[in-house]
Amino acid sequence: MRVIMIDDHALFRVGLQGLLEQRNIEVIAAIADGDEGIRLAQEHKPDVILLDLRMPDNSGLDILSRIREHKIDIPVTILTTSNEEQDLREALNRGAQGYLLKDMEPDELVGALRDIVKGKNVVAQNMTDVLTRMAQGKTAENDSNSAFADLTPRETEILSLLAEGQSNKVIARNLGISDGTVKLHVKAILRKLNIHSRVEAAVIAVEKGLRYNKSAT
Amino acid sequence: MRVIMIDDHALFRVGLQGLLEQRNIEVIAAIADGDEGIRLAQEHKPDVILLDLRMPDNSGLDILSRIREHKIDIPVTILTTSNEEQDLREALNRGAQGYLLKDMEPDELVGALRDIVKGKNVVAQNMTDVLTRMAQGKTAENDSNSAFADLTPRETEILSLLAEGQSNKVIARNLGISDGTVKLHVKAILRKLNIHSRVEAAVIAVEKGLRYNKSAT
DNA sequence: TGACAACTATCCCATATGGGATAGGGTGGG
DNA sequence: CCCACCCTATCCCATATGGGATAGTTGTCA
Repeated sequence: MRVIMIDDHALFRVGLQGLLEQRNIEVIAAIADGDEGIRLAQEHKPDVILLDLRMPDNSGLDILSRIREHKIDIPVTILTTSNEEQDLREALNRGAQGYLLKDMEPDELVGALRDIVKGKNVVAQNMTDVLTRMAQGKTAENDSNSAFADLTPRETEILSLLAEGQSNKVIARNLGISDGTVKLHVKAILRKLNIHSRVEAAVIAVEKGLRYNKSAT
Repeated sequence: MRVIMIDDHALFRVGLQGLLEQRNIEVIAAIADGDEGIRLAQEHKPDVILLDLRMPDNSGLDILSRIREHKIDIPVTILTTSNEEQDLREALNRGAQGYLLKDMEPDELVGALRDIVKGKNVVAQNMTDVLTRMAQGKTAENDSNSAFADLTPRETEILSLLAEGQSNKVIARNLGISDGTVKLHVKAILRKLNIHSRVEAAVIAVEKGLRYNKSAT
């Protein structure tokens, strides 16, 4: 494996370089200048680029953006001390494959680098808390019940069946009531959620994590 | 630290229990029955609940949902062998604080549990690849979404609009085509997904993380 | 060039859905 | 006791949806 390291701390560069080379990783360059790093990356095509975030003139994030602008198809991993959510978010948005912390164990770091070279995304264990919240923010608000607060128990039950794709008639059969009654409940649901179709109701139910309680007895 | 373990593999339960107890973690219960586990959790208020995903009668996900329905405010961590993206996604959506893999080192596991008890979310290092993609909101285009594999680009586009709750007529207007054509596409979608209503299509789209690419092909 | 897939559009028809209105029975609180 | 709320049920009606069929145009690939 061949890497380029961009970091403004000379001491850190030397230390890490030795550490990587002990583990049979070739360090093509270990420098502080981001633009020079980009040039070297284009020239030497390393397997991965290690990038510090906090640097005096150029932020690591800017360098990351420029790497991507140059359409350099080499994985980049951030290697920093920052455990700020915003940094992680920005790094991933700008196309980093890895976000590693400088207090990792050397062998962990090397393992992470190997995974990244294999095409995986790797984020430091200490950041999974933040990452998890990010993932939940993008996919589903799990706090749920607020949106359904006004729904009666029966309406909630019918909404969950509706969200399985069941028609009014099927819901009626499952609950042992007339389909006309189900229709009425559905209309109440639409009114309370301020929407106009069962599809929207189903999507909201799924996104909010409403789950079918098949306590049908 | 006091934990309850719900797992259908007796051998695994015993092994893990011994392992945890060696490390000063009290295992209040180590059982296969999810409902009994919920009851014990209500009674003994452990610091964390360990939950297997793949179990014969009750899926671990169902148990997780029921724990949340009971408003039991105890962190739950999934402890499984599954590295499936869908499992991780569902677990987080249903409110799991942790997603750990059974091949973790014991000390890693214990460390993760301590973090979870402290209120952090922890996801196994091996899953950060998937988690990263989730955080970036990808999930759909990247892994070529098996379920949508046979949909044409136009059909995929229409499905994403459908999943926003739009009617055929609105979709038609948005795409600048006739509503009859939209109907035809929707029918093709239903046929290919082997379902019979647009509600099911919308739910599948949302659950699979299909996001509207308004990049217009 | 010819085959093929995709996108477009149209027709018919049965059923489902959404909106509106009304009303009896049950339950719980003031 | 009466009121409010929930669950049940029914009626009407306009529109949307799902299923089936046919067909012209375009672009691509063999």
